[in-house]
Amino acid sequence: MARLGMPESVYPEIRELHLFSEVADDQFMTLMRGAYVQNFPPRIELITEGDSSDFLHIVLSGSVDLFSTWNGRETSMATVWPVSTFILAATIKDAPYLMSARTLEKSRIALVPSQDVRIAFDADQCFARAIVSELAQSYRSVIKAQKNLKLRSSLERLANYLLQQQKHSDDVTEFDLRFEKRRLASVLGMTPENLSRAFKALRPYGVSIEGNHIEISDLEDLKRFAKPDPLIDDPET
Amino acid sequence: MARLGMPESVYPEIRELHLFSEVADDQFMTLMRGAYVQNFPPRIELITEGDSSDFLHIVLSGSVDLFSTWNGRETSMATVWPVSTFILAATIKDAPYLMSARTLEKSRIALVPSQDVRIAFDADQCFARAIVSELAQSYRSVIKAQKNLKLRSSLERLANYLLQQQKHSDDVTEFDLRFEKRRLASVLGMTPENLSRAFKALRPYGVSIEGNHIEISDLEDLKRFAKPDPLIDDPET
DNA sequence: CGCTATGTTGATCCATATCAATAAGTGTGG
DNA sequence: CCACACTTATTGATATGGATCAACATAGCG
Repeated sequence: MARLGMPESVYPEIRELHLFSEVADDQFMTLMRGAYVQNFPPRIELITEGDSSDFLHIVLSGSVDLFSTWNGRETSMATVWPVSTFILAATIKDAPYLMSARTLEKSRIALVPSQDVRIAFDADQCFARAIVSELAQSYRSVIKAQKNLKLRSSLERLANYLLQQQKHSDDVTEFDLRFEKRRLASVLGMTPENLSRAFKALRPYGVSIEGNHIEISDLEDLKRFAKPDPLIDDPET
Repeated sequence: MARLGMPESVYPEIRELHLFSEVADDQFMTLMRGAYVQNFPPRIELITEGDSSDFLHIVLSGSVDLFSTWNGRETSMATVWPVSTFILAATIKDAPYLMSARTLEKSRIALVPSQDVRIAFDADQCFARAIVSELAQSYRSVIKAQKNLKLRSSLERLANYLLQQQKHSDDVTEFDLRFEKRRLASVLGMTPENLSRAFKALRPYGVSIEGNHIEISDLEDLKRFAKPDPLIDDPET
């Protein structure tokens, strides 16, 4: 968990994020100079819900699980892949985190002091615009997630999840699950046991699974069952 | 459904919204001149999910139900009370609405062309800052709603809803439900039948209901069951 | 006053959670 | 490199939260 200043080598990848791509050079440098990079082993809790938001986090490599707890229960809310930021809203509002975060694997995380972000936001119109765009995007993502939860059964959620993953893969018919089933179950709002059975229940629609390798023999058949909807499933819209 | 230009009499109430309070005078006047006000009867569908976002909506009086549908099912996502805006994220991103909206009662709605909002956003830093704050707030609200859905049973959601409502009322022990049970059920993610039974199930914790009038005899007892959490239930945090 | 939508209650069904046992990985230290 | 421990995945049995269906009561409204 070595703590380093921000090496210049990571500037370009951060610069490529929509959030920073249009920021004025001097603002960007100021932000980067105040920031630093840390390497974390797997399963390290980076932040805890309720804590005050001291840093905007940027995942440079690895992956991060955002989760929440209540009354002894826990649920996965989202997964953050490189290169993207998380807990922007808390940073902006200077409010406590609503979610906890832990590394899923060995990960490199950039930490930008929240105060610097708020200062840059006031100073740079382009940055402000980028933040608005990012927040609006995030908001819409959560609304879609909520529609998914309230309007669909767990089997329907799984079917649509598989269709969505398939879209991102090169191959039309097969791909690998991006994370362990235990977490997938939590993300989809079900128990691991129920997920296991849900995979079997999708067999009549041409879904077969072995380990974390998925094969979809008849995409149209699965679609007829899943009824994917861009207003729930498409990340872009 | 009379269609009028924006009467100057409503400027002050709109001006008081966080979203507009800091906007420069000339920007504000430009926004208002392009806007207009409509009076709607109850149960009129104002916007439909999937449509393009031509106007930012502001509820001046009455109330509006935001809901979504999929595969013949429908669910209430949120309720908008005066004076506040809705579908800001779609307006900003110039993306299709993710939710539909209908009036619950006779309502006055101000409509500000989305393009004007986007122009004002670019021209006025204060407005941009206000939009960011509003979006961050909205984002956090939906995250809380999602935690509520994924971490709690329907009975627990109802109990916490009642505690939240009680906070807003003057009286410690009794208050009226703010909308019909049918919708409350949908908001809480359950059926009307289940809600009916849930109210009864809360009787052992001192909750009694008659019509839409609620009495809570022992707040502490109910709290012990509901386990309210500021990171789920408080609108402010 | 009667119509229509809402709310309640009961009976039943279904989806999903829980509990338990086993199997299969996965990583660790000897 | 293997044995052990520990976590994850699967499967079966069962329990339960919540939905559905149906009947009836009730309340608002034209």
